[in-house]
Amino acid sequence: MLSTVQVQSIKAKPVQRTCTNCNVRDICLPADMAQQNLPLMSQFITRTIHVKRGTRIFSAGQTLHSLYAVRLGVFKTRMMNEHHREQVTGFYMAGALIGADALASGRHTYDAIALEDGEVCELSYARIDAQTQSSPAFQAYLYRLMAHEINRLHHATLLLRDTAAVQRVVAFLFNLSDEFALRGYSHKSFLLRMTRNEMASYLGLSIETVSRILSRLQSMKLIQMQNRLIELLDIPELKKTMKGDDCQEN
Amino acid sequence: MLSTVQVQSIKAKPVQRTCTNCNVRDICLPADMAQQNLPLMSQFITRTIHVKRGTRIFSAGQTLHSLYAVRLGVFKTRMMNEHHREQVTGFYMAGALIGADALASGRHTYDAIALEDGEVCELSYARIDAQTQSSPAFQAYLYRLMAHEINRLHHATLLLRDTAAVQRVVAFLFNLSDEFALRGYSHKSFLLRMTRNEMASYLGLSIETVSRILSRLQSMKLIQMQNRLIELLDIPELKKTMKGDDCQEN
DNA sequence: CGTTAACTTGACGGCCCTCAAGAGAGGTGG
DNA sequence: CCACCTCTCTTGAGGGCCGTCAAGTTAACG
Repeated sequence: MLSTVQVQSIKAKPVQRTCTNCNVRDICLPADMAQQNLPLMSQFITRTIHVKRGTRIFSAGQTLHSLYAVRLGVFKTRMMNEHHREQVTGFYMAGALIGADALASGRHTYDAIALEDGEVCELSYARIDAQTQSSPAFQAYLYRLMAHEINRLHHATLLLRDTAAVQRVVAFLFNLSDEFALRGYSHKSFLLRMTRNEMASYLGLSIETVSRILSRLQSMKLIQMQNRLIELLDIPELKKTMKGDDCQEN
Repeated sequence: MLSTVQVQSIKAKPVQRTCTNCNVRDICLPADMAQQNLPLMSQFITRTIHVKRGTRIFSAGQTLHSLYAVRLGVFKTRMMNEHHREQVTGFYMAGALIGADALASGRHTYDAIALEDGEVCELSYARIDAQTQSSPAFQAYLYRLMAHEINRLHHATLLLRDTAAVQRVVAFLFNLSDEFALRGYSHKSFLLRMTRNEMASYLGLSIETVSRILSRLQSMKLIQMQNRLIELLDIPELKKTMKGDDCQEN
């Protein structure tokens, strides 16, 4: 399947790490902070945890012990609905914060699962709770990441509320494209880390619909697709599709 | 329309107010904090603002000056989609925090509008930014409210992703019911503050579908309806409806 | 090479959206 | 007080998008 499952014998070994020597710090931390407060930040990083593909960082219902900043890999969050079917509520790449919802009740409300082998930085809640006042920079960091999550969710609900299936899929591809670009990867050609099922679940569509739409986009020469490798061929036309030139909203 | 538009001559007058004598503080503030840190909290409240029905607290694109805690009334947040149609992304009652999304970029991403005459407490961003380290209680308060918003949005996306129209409407009624109960009002009988249009927009449905569903629920004796006054008649049966006994999800 | 999971493609039907028109409520002016 | 206007809401008819069901194809891996 994914070719990343290989020399994975040296895993699950916690590594003491600081933000200073972290290669994703420019994404993870706001620019002004990355330069000034790296040592300060690092005291909140309990450790770096290796997470194997398919395993959980935390589960719904667990009491909050830590927040997690993604260092490497892609993660999904999910909830189960009444029919015990998985509902994917988000995908998270390097620099994202996972688990902040639990700051309300003290319990996590969803599962966080690695889509591929990855690493997360553990931000101890005890330290956050006890020491934030000594580090305004860290507060700002947390506020910013939480606000970012609120933004993402607002836009997600907007997408789910009033756009046709094609528009959702294309918007999703552009979202991924932006995320990759932000991290220095190509924005025109990238590898999907999630299954069609997870993608469909996130978009509120059936897997067949997603598959059909991707096929159609390919036959229209708007994208090129080989399994999970996606290439955006005609970005202007794709953007027109996303805007919904045929005006079929609610 | 709403009979609340009347003796509205003494409005828009900022009132110096403290949390200590606020009658919604038990909803607004976490319990442990309400007892200990009221004086501390109050220093962040710049003023209380009266907001007239239909007017905005802030608009999308505006730079962030303050966050707002709802003191009285009901507010909606909305964004405009590509076709310049309103998309309602949330309803907020007393104790809710509005505007936290702007902590990410420094700009508001949606409009916040009063559905009826109300009051909000202005939390100056300048003071938040400069002084939070001196007040861990206030930090906890903000984290909690933001986390609460994240939770709400997660559940909103879940609802939009995989539930039929009836289930969305009923879930919405129960949400309102819970909110009213939390504030000491009847959970079985309450007045909708939003138009059918706003409700439909929030639920990702057309206004006709919402209207039809409410009519059907009434003809099934599950609810009683007179204009915007809703009474939940058969709560157990409604809950069964919401759970989706006919198994029609994505 | 066999098994399993992931993905694609087709046929069909139902939910819900669109279009359209009418009913009800609230406000205003004569 | 009633006519009139406007906004909101309801109800009906028809059609299209997308979900379900089903079967076949491809990829991954031992």
